[in-house]
This record gives sequence, structure tokens and C-alpha cells, in this order.
Amino acid sequence: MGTMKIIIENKTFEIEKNTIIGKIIEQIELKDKKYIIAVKIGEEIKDLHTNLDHDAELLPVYLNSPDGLEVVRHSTAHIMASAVAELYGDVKLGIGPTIENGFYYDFDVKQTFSETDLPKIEAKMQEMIKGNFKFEREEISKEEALKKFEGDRYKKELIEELDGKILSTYKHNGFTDLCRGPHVPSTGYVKAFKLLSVAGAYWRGSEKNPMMQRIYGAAFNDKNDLQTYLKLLQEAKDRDHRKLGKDLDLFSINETIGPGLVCWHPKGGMIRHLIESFWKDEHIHNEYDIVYTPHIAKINLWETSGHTGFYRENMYSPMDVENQKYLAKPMNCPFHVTMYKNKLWSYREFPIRWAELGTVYRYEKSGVLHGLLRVRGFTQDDAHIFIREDQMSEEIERTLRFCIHMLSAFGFDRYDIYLSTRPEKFVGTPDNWDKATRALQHALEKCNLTYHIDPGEGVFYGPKIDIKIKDALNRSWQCSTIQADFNLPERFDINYVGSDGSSHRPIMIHRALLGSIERFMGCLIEHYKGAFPLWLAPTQVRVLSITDRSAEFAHEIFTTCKKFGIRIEEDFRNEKLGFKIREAQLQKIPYVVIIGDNETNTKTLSVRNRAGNEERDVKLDIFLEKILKEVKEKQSKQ
RNA sequence: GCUGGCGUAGCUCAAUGGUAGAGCAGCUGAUUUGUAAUCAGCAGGUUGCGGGUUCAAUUCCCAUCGCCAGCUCCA
Repeated sequence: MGTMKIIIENKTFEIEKNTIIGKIIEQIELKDKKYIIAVKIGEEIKDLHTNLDHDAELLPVYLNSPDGLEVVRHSTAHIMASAVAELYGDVKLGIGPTIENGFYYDFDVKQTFSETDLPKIEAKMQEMIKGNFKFEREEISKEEALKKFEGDRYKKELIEELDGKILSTYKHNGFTDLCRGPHVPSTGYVKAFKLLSVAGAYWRGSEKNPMMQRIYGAAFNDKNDLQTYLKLLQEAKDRDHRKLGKDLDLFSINETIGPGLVCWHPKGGMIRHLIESFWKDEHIHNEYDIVYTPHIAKINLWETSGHTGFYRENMYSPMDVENQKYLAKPMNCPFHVTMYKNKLWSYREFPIRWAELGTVYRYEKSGVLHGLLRVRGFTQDDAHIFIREDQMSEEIERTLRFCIHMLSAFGFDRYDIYLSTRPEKFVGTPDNWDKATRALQHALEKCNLTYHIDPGEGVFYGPKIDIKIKDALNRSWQCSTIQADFNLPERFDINYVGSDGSSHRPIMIHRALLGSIERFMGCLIEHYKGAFPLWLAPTQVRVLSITDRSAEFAHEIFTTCKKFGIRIEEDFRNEKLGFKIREAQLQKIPYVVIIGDNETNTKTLSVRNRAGNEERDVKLDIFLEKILKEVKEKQSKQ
């Protein structure tokens, strides 16, 4: 490891690299030398880069590190705050932290910002950056702080909350803000930023608090990085499943029908059908039984399950049927549990795996609805597994493996995985919780998956694994979930007869692999940008004729392909070839087959794929073979 | 739900305190075409819905529904 010398406030320390000596040191390494950039004293970061004996040239190196970039972003937020204060006068500041790719700052101002204000603020910020004003740190006592920020309820609240910690302010160009730092030495260190949007945000994130105005910005050390990021934002926009859903005629959400309720058009319906039938086949192969349950049930069921209590806010009002109240189902579990109670079960029959594409209805606040990703009626690819205690570990591992298998079938092979452990309020015994949690953890480890632990974030009835898939743009989406449940077996008093002849309580596992079909398809659309792999493409091939002379042969091809189960369309319209190709291309159809006089004469095909590559003189049987192989390959890759 | 923005033809978007226009799509006709847009014509709208102000509202105001961004909450 070796030792290194650091000088802080004129005192020299010789310390082991990476040691903590009452002071936690952040350091960088360059040309075999170690340099101190910021020093944390206690919990507080005190940026001493101005006091340190280091080479000023090294600062940019630090600023280019992930930590340093955060410093830059935070400083940019300060500059924005000062620009806003200067432009709009009486401004109260909330907080202005860094976020992925940038920063935001919350303001309480009389005037409401609009996007058109952003360029003005940006210009002011540029001015300030040009001025290269120093960031000056000052440590102050709580009393001084309270006095300084008198009349600012937000800062006062923060100061009270930080009681006992070192308080500091940063000042640049006459603008002072409460902040623990660190900051860049001066405003000139900010190189590339862009203000992106304005939005409302509750003070401290609580609905009960007043709403402030938040301005979001992106900041990087390099103009190119900023450009790359802005391009990525544009790319995300181009991939938006709501836009693609319209362009490719996959689905619609109709105002007349109701927000958050999805209609699948023929093309989207085909994709959904393909997903669902693949899903069913895989489940049957994996020894699940497929079940179906109704969409509504008497209120008693939901009282027994407890949903009328803990899930009430998400359920729709009851409907009256012959003086009985019925509720639309927000979950499938109570049906499966009730079904379980239809007979006496033996331990020999376990595990029992019941899978259902179960459509549920949940009330979601209007503001949270989002295309297919957050809807009010959706189909979960649900399953409930009833197991004995001794089967927990094995069954959870099996479930997890199956889950990963399914996700990778659709091209998702990168995940963010979370293991949520016991919350403060829970049902079941701590012993069972520990066992289940260990089983989940064990499964993750056996599958070689990296995961994060979310302490205390489990549902009250059991611990769970949540898998967020990462799409082509590295964005993550919550889809899969595997949960242990100690609650429902208890509430419904379900049992099985053990080898000892006495009655035992099974454990339930809930799991959804794709999450909901709607959300999953939203992710898929964005992941593939609408260019679905051949096995999922609603139309796999389109035959184009060049003139009417070729229509007959072209139709023969169409008929033959149909016979082989290929999803094929024909376009024999009286249009130019370029026009037809363009339309097929815009529909992202994987292959177009072009038939003109040449092809008709030689009885061959011209094949053009989505990427624009052409192949001529292809024999029909060769083409068929290739297509069928590709469909199969994609499916067996899973 | 909250804050802000938006809602004009199937789609993408213009315009205006004096009852709306373009491109694409659609329809009709001509053209029979070789790898991302052939030409011409026609048709298409109580400007989301409901009130109010005004001689006059699509434009201004209010309410409502929906959409978008974010907050909060989730598959």
C-alpha cells in the first residue's frame, strides 16, 4: 500500500494510502503520486482543494472522475440558482442536488417558469461562468445560519435538520447558499451544460408540502459528452413506445374507452399472441399448470384476503349484483388460493404451480399513467406456487432460473436486481422470513447474479426479488418479481397433509416474470425500436410486385409462404417499387420479397432485409428454409 | 392527486377577436414503374366537451375531460 504525505492547513500528515485517521480522504492517483482533492471531516465534506498543497493542474483530472463530475454538476446548480435569483428577484431556494447526467434546483418564486425562460437563464449562467467567480466556503454556526437565512422557511428547515453537523455556506459573485460542498474553485470550471425542463416538485418530496418549481439541467465536463447525452435523449424520444405504437399501428388508448385502458390492434395483437403462446408453452414445459379465473369476485373474497384493507386505494368501487357487492380484481392470488381450497392436498403433490395470464384492474392516479408502462387494466403473467417449507430453496432457485430464461428469450440480458428484506410491519414469523430471505439470496448467488439489498423494503407479507430489465438504452424497467408470502396461507387457512399425517401450512410464492404483458410489450417496443426479431414480427415478409405482369408469380410465393406459417403480406398496388419499399421499411418489416420480370422468368426471388441489404436470384425453398430457420433460432436461443 | 404546459382533418403541424390551412394518409383518374416518396383532381374540421365575456370566440375567461413533463405512488 505504501504511505503518502498530505498537507492540510499547513500540517503535514504521513498516512497509509486509503486509511481513515479521523479524516476520510478522497484521493486520486496520477503518475504514481497521490493527491488529495477533498477531505471529509466527520460526516461533512470540507473541500480543501484550495488549502491543499497540490498541483493546481491536477484539479481537472479529479473533475473528470465520477466524483469530480458530481462536483461540477452541483456547482452548475449553484450557478443556475444565482442566475435565477438575479433574474427573478425574490427567490427562495429549495435544494439543488446532482442527479444522473446533471442536476436540478427547486425554487419558490412568484413568477411561473416556462421553457421559454430557460434560454434566458442559460445566458445569465454563461455570463457568470465567463466571470470566473470564486466559490468561497465559510463555516458558520447554527445561530449564524438561522440569522443569515431568516425568512427562508426552506433553509431554516434544513438548518434545523442538520443540527449538530458542521454548517457551511458557499458564495460566488455575491450569491450565498447553504451548502456542504464541495464545489469547483470557480465558476469558470463549468464547461458544458444545458437546461432541459421545468416541472413542479413538492418540497422535500411530500404531497403535503407546497410545490416548488424545479429546473432540470444536464452538465458534463466536455461539450461532446453533453452532445452525446442530448442525442441519447433524442434517441429515447424516437424509441418512445407511444409513438411507435401509433406509427406501427400496434395499440391505442382511447379517450372514449378510458385512460389507462389499452386496445390491441391486429399487429400488436399478433405480437401479444406470440408472446403469450410462447409463455404458455414454456410454462407447460416447466411443469406449471395453466389456470383461468374470473375478473370480478364478491367483496368477501377481498375481505378474507385483506385487500379491502391494505389495497383499498388501488381498487375500483364495488358493483351491485343481486344485492351482493362485487369488485374487479386487482390481483389474482385470492382466486388461486380459493381454488386451492377445493380439495385436500397431500405433501406428495407439492410443489403446485399455477400460472395464469390474469387481467387485473388497479386504480392509478391519473397523473401517473404512461402509455403501456403504467396502465389501469393489465395482464400479469402471474403464477402462485404452493410449497412445503423444505422446498423453498430449490423452488425459488428454479423460479429465478426460469425468470432469467424468459427474459433472455426476449433479448433482455442485463438487469438491476433488488432483494427486499423484512420491513418493520410484517406478518409471519421472523424465522420464516429469515429462511425465505436466505432462500432468495441463495438463489441469486447460485445463478451468479449481482444484486442490491433493499433493507426493509419487502412487502409486509414476505421478502421479494425484483428484477429490472435494462433496455438497449440502458434504462431500467421493473418487470419481474418473485415474492414469498406468509400471509395468504394464514388468512385463507390453507393446509396440506404431511408425511406425518397431520395438517401443515404451505408457503406461497408469487411470481410474475414479464411483470405485465402491457408493460413488457412497452419495453420490448422501445428495446427493439419497433424492429422486432423475426419470431415476434407481426408481419415477417411482404411480397412486392414491380408490375402487374409479376403478380401471379408473386402471389404463388405468398401462398406457399402462408402454407409454411410465415406471416406474409402482399403489396401488388400500382405504385413504384421505391414507394412500396419505403412503406415496408417504415413498417419495419424484416424481409421484402421483390418480384419483377426477371424473377418471374427465372422463378427466383429478390430479397431485401430491413437493413437494406439485397440478395438476388434466391430460390423459394432456400428462402423458406432461411426464414424458418431464423424464426426457430431466435426461439431456441432462449 | 399535485404543479406547469398542451388539445385544430386519420397522422404531423400552420393561422387568426371577424366561424380555419399545408404536407402525408384516404378516395378517383392517369402512369406498369427495379430497391426509402410518380403526377393530377376530389373529399376531409360545430378547432376535445360545456358554460361565460363580446356585435362577433377556434382565439379571451371559467369549469370539465384527455394528453405531455415532473413530483408522489407502482407490474
